[in-house]
Amino acid sequence: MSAGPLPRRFYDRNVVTVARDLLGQRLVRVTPDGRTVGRIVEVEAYLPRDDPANHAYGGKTRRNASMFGPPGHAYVYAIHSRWCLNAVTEPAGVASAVLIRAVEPLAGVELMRERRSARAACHDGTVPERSAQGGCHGRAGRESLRDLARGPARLCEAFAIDRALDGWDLTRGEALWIDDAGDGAPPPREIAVSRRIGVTSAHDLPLRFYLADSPFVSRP
DNA sequence: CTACCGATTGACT
DNA sequence: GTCAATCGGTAGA
Repeated sequence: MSAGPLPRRFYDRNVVTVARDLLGQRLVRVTPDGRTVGRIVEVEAYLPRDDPANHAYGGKTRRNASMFGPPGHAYVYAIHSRWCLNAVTEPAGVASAVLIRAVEPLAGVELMRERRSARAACHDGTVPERSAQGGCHGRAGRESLRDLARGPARLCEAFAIDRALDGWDLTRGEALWIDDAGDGAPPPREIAVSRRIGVTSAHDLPLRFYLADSPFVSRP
């Protein structure tokens, strides 16, 4: 059951609080191709101050501008030719965000599979046979349910999220938003905490949160 | 314009 | 655990 898009006031709170509360909520994406839904099982918090791993640490730039805007908007950035989705938190001007790292596919699974396998077509339209050694990791067979959205960039591929959605208002309930799962939020004892993955600074901070017994997290 | 870096992923030891 | 592919963002000449 869904109680509708999470409201602005949900995001307008401490980033760590929002991160924990996002676990169990439903990420929804609607395009002309159809609708995909996933249960959020893994997130990371990026603090507005004293956090060198935060893209906004060095100040506002063109890339991180969304993080300096009002809460409840998307911050989508590129890394290694892939996209990652954040939800902006705390009041406008306070640059903090929650990285959505993994979701459990709930609806639109075949659409997710199509989008994931489409990477075989490569960015320039090269046919899969020719791109096999060209750096485009084509996926020929059916990808397992567990792998479809396990990881921030995999998730964005399965949900057709890219730069066009940077700055998108997640509270409107159109195209891309996060539904309040109502009773879907797990009790705190099911939430595990760890260091953030992949960051090269501030790697000791316990800012990664995930559902301890979910097989859909990027790693335990 | 060039040079460098990385909140990733997939393959491999 | 290690390693590199690959390209947008960023800083600097």
